[in-house]
Amino acid sequence: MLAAHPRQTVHAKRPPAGSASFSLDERMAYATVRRLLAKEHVFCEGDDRDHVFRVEEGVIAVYKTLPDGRRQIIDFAYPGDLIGLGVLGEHVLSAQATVPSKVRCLSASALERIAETDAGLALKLYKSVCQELAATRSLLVTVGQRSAIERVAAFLVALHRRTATDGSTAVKLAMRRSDIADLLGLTIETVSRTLTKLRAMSVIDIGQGGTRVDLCDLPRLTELANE
Amino acid sequence: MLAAHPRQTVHAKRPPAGSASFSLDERMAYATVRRLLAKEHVFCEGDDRDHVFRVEEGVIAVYKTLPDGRRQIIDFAYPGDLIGLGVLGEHVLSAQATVPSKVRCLSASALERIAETDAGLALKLYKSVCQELAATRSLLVTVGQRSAIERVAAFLVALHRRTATDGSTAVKLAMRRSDIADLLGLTIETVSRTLTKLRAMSVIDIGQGGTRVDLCDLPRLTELANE
DNA sequence: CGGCGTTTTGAGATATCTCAATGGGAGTGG
DNA sequence: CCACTCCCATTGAGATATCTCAAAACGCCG
Repeated sequence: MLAAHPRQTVHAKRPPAGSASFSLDERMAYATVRRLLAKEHVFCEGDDRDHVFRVEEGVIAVYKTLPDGRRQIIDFAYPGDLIGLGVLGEHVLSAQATVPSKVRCLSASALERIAETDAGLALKLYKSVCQELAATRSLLVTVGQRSAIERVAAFLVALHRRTATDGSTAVKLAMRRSDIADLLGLTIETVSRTLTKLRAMSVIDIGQGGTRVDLCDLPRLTELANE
Repeated sequence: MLAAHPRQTVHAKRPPAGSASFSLDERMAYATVRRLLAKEHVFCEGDDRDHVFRVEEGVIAVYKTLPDGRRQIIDFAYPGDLIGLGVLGEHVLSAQATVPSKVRCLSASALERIAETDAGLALKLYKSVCQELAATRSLLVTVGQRSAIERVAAFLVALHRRTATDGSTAVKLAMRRSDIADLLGLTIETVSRTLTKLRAMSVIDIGQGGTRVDLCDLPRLTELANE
């Protein structure tokens, strides 16, 4: 399960010496950026956890695989999201770009070292993990309790909340059906059938080769999601 | 969904003035203890989040309900676990004792105030939330990808890891079948059937009116759980 | 234009759910 | 001390949502 990591990195300006007093955001400006092709891994289960990443462009699927190959996507990380936080030792999850993406690499050890003395940064990391926890819980409820149509509706609504630009009702599905299936605990076929069912109900409209979805009837879709 | 909270509290020694410099553990010693009957709530969705609780005795089920009553248990909290962390504003989850229990009540605002200046405490809270995140992810994988028998096996193995005293292979199910069902995204009947199936396979043995399970063949059970 | 990866659609198989009845244990009151 | 009740767990039989396997359609890139 260990993938090669061709590191097409781009080095930005080096941070000045004594940078330990810089804030997280300030440090970001000096971090290394890494470009990823679709399906390329940011890290794999078992890798040493030496970096934390911030998504700059694209979408990163964070997932866990069972020994027999089944896979559960834990989260899709969008620009601005941090991944690789909240783990000690080696990675227990893998992270893979679903479309060409860019991530900013931050040294985990440096981050930790600073957090030990900088309560502000520690609190920032804390809140970031809390947000992640809330999102994971929400997904757990979806996967554990909802029907296929409710799961897909909930996914679309959540995606809209996270990525909607101003008042647009459209969302871009920047991942394959198999990724959505592995997030929702369904099969590809069920996801596909459910999307066409929603279209038949005139709740959504599908365009651009299935990658763009217009949530025509967002209120009804939200209702279908059961909250 | 707002339950009455008969607060049968026991006040311990008051903390000395200027307690802001005390550690989390030291503060615990001065906190209020609350006794709970089986099914009594620690807090409900929508309640103000003014306390964080540490379980002292018993088991607390942390859960979320959908509008139509379906319920997903997020976690069973055992003695030593903190609940109510990582939330801002009001509670989005409910917490209920599955058996008679005791919790220690800690002021959330005091904790936050201290964490702002005390990096050590902030880091402690951070690690606690990280642990919770890891547990929730693991449950998500179970619920999203595993079959009924795998889910029940995984639940028993996890319970054993968490509560096993020395080399004992027995675990106590300190909750009803409906609680296990709502944790695993199954029905009561499926949980029951699966347990009897595991017994028929001689992987477990059930005693004491179904509340005590002996994991006779722990290796095989672990294998059945798929990791 | 051909080939490849992906999505959609179909039809049959099945794991789990639903509904319903039975059984067991703990507590209560006669 | 027994009978009664209540709650929970178990078991059964039939219903169904989702999965599996298979084929066809689509879109993209060389």
